[in-house]
Amino acid sequence: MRSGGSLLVKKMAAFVKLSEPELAFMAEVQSRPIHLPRGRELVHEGQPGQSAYILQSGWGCSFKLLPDGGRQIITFPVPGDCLGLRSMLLRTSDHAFSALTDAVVTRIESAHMSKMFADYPYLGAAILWAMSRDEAMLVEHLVSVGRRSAIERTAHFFLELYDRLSLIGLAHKEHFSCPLNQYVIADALGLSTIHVNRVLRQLRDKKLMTFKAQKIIIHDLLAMKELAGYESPEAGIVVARENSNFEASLQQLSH
Amino acid sequence: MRSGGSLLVKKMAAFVKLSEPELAFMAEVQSRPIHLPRGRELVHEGQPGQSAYILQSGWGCSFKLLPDGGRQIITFPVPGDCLGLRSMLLRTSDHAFSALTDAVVTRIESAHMSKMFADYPYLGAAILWAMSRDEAMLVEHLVSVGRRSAIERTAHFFLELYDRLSLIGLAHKEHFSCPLNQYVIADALGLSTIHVNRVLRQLRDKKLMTFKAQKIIIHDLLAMKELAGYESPEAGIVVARENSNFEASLQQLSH
DNA sequence: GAGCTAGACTAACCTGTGTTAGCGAAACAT
DNA sequence: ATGTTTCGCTAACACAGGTTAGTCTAGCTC
Repeated sequence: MRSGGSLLVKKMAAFVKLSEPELAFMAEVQSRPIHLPRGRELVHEGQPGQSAYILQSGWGCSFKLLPDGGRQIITFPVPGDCLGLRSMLLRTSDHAFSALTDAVVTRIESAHMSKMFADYPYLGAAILWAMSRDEAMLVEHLVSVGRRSAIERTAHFFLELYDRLSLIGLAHKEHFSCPLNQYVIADALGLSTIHVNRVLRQLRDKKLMTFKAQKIIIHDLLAMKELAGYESPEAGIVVARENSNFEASLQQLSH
Repeated sequence: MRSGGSLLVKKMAAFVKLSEPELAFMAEVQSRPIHLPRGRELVHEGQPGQSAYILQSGWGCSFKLLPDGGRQIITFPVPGDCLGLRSMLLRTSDHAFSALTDAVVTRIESAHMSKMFADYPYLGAAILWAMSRDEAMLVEHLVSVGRRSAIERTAHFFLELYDRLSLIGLAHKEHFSCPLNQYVIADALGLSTIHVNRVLRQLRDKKLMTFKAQKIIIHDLLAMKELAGYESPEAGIVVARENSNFEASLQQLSH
């Protein structure tokens, strides 16, 4: 396994490269690895007094349950993603988190978190940036569910997943492994399982992508993006430590 | 009009009371009031180099447009809400903001924002808390659109609005004014205008609520909550400066 | 006061997606 | 090896919500 937090750091590197003391602090505040078997719920909805976690390996899902037994999956965290930042701030989890495969997480206590914001503002900004990025994904998810047809939504979902996995080196040449079944995809996209199946067949028939035996193959990336109205998140983001007021001032502060 | 940021501060007060220097800083970093006529777009999708804003009066909506001309409204900011925190962090706006009524905002430059996180960590935490609260609402919105029927979704939407307006003293006794039309409600809920109209009639027929002449009257709050599966956000949130590690340590740091 | 526009409202029809009810294959347990 | 479970897959039917095509009223403009 990779060393503690390296995937998160890799992700943050798209925002800015972290310094040695910052990296050391990140390594220091993380707990021993916590192993979660497939299906284990790490956090329950309504549970108070939350910490934040970093997902080191495996896949999970965060979701909310409805009184009628329905479930809406909010996001599928993959290695290098932060879990429960929001719950930590609100001091109560507004959603549940469950491991979809065997998984490993490290915990960060909220006390460490506040120290981080005070002593390593640059690192704090990187965390804020990660939060904002997650929120932007959440917004895209809302747009999908609210305004895109089932097939557009599904295509969009897999394109996003592809980009996220590429970022951490878990996708290669329009090809990645994906431990989701059609039930959880349905709960994420606001569709029925049956309709997810129909849509996946349509995507196969159109020679756009194939999902078989836990493997995704995207046959026609361009046509998929066209169909989904998908834009890569990187497109709009300017990465430059020097160019931004926010970072520039944080950099001054950290000396 | 109320003094700069007082509504935001009022909202934050649900999280914790701010000290004098913190309040002074908040007042100091805000720009002169910026007046926006109804319909004006303050921020465009994809626009780089964003600041954050505080909405002082009036209503707005933040939304994303789709290639096919569709629109998904993300949220309707009301007085005291922060705008564009995420866009500031990402340095590009992933959504547009438009004034639905004549409105007034104040701007906060990103440089001030970073100073705030460094010098007034407690204030920074309050902003983080506000961000988290908004994100939790976004999640509820996703649940609505993904898993609730049109009538449940609509009921949920107005209950949430009722709670948000109550918090800033803009709702009285199950009664509030609401400058939205059925078109924008449809774009927020992922429905067609026609169906919003049908659903509003159903809610009226069931004697649950009435929306007429820019006024909402909730006739049966309990039945509405029952129908929508609505829980007030305050329910889960424990407000205590002393009880939390996060705040306790931040408090130490600010001396 | 005649036109114009925005917005609420309705009816009739259509369709995308949900529901019910299965089958079959692979993986796992005993 | 024989149930049992899980998961992918399909067909037939039902319905929630979308689409098209209006009407009506209250303001606004000139």
